[in-house]
Amino acid sequence: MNNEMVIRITRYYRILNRLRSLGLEKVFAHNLADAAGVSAAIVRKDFSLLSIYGQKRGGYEIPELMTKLGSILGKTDKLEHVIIVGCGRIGRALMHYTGFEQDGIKVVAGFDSDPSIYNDPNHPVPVYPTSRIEDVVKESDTKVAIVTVPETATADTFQRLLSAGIQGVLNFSPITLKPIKKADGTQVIVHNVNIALELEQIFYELQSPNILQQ
Amino acid sequence: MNNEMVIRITRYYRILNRLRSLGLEKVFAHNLADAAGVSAAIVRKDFSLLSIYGQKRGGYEIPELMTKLGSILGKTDKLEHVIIVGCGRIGRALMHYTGFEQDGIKVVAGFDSDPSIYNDPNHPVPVYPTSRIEDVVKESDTKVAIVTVPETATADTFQRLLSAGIQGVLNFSPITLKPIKKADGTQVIVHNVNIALELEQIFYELQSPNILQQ
DNA sequence: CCATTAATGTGAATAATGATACAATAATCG
DNA sequence: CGATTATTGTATCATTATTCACATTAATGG
Repeated sequence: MNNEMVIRITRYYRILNRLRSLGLEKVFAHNLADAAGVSAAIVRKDFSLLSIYGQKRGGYEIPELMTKLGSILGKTDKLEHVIIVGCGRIGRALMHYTGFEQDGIKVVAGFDSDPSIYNDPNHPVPVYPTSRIEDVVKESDTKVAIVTVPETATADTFQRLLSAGIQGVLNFSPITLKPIKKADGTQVIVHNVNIALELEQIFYELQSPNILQQ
Repeated sequence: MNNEMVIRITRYYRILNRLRSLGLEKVFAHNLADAAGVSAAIVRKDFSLLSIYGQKRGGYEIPELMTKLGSILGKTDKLEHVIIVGCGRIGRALMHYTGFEQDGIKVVAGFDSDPSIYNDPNHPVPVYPTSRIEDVVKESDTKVAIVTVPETATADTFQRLLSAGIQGVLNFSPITLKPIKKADGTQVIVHNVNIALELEQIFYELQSPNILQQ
């Protein structure tokens, strides 16, 4: 299963979750396609490749589909743990974000190098000095970190996270981090989210003549 | 020039900007490749397709390269305007973000439906009630909006932005917005950034056996 | 000034992706 | 119960993106 497909499957899963909570029991490929912003053919193809079959002319049963997709995505009942490194405005906004829970994600702690931030008791999750990353990560069994530190601190932060045993990073800094193969042969997963870059792309697409969007 | 390539070119441009500010004058394809997280072959291919040529064994001259890439990306001296719709924690964090300016982006206003937010004078940019989107957009000549409203308000907000004449949207809500062809034939550009989805993907990749990342 | 090295530039091969078309099947309706 | 319609499932095709391989050029060093 390739990367694009993981994104689509995750999207399908979230959409199904919402449809189910509206009381729906069945769904057609083209419904999912519309909601996920892809073609119906690709939805059917995805399911076909995953050996998921619906009923001819009857679509797919939502609960069954969710079970299968969930098992492919490795969904469990327990919440996945993440830490947030860098408790500036963006980091703190994410700490307060209540939407993670419905997607099975829990922010277990924040970290910052500034004492006025980690000594401030008014955070929705515990905030520690960055020196404590390693022990909190181990204690809380956390594998994934969100990085919201300033650009200049990004490289150091990444190194620190690697030595603390973090295996996945969602990086919001404008420095592009790269997946690194660790000494033990495992690869660290890195996703970079660059907001200014997204905006620049949008401006480019607006200004450019050929629109081949989605 | 396709989508992926726009992303890469924009990345190259930002990296060059940083290298230049460190005093560098030349750059090799593999340097750019490393910093952008791609292969050197693709950097050379990109430049080749854009008719950008370096010196054999000498690499590329940074100022010249930036001029060319800048003109391809439509970079100008004046700042590109964006508005932020939804001034919750994430919206406000973006309003305070100082990194946009160095990428030629300026947040001209925020909007919220909650009077206690738009009546609060302590924002780094003016914040108005959502009813004023249309006139502020027109007055300030803004084409792009960042959407940071709650999930339930997303669809309405999108409609309102379209009627206000917005042409590009960066959507942070978990509802996937789709590019819509408007009555006048132009297409609205939409980019969706879904933080929970990114995390879910990371968890999937960690759990899945085959690592084919980047 | 020749041999070696380090880079660029690009055609061809390969791989990945998505679209198309249509057969297969089930439901519906007269 | 036959005709029609709606939908799935997939084989094939077309396109795009990426890597590979290597010719080309320039610099370096003995």
